[in-house]
Amino acid sequence: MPELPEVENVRRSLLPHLAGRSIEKIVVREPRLRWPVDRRGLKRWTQGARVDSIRRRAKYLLVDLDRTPRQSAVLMIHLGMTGRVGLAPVGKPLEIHTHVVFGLDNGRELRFVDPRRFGMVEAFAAAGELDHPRLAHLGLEPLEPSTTAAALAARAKGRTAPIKSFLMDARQVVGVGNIYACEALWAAGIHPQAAAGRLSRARWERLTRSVQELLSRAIESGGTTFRDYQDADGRRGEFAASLAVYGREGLPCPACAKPVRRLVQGGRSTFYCARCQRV
DNA sequence: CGGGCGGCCTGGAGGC
DNA sequence: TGCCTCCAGGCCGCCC
Repeated sequence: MPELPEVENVRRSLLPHLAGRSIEKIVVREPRLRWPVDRRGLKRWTQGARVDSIRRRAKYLLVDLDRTPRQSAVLMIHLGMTGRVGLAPVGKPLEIHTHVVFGLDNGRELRFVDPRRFGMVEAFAAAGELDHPRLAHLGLEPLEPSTTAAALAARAKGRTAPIKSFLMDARQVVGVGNIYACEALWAAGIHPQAAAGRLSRARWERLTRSVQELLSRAIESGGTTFRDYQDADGRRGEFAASLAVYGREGLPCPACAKPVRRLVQGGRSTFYCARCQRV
């Protein structure tokens, strides 16, 4: 569900609630998430720790925990498709599908809610981050200045897979999910089935710019909310109103008015304009 | 090895 | 009203 702009908005909204707070208590109500929650590990690395900062890598939230004088740690959270985090005073009734609760030192608690349980919650020693199996293989951050058209083209060299699959492949470039992959390709005028390894230099330039502008605008709009997504303050994103093709099968392309088409790639719906987007 | 697909889950929408 | 099918923003791991 949440792609880079949504996770970034969760990060920003969560930070003021957690910065400087200590985690006092951990309750795992449902350990059966995308990966089973390791209760002991979670408790070991987070209990008594103080939150220093929150980073985002791909679609993962990385909460930096200071455990001075002990080894510092990282609390990693992934929202999957339907995951949410929220803050509430201790004692406020728990929402259904609340799987993990972190009690803080200010009478409030951080709650992880995820109906479909595709998300994950895990903690580990900060020193182990680079080798973490979920993080080690991740590709380029699209909004990093070093992520240029040339860098992406180099990774796509020789690939016959469709460009849409390439954009959604986290080993190549992270944070781009189904919505923003469709939208970026539309903005760049590239057909989703075009072979990733056969795009011209000019098209890589346009696509890279489209991805970066799109993600930046989506972040500024608070992300895209269809149903579940909200930030840590319960705010929904407004970017759905700006989508050109995603979820708009049969509706007119905003650029040329030809009906938006849908196809299936890798089991996921792809929305595109057959006139504006060429192989 | 790259590429494609099934599966993990719940719940909402729509058809009958 | 209920029951059924399809679909959903992610990602891993299996298969060829």
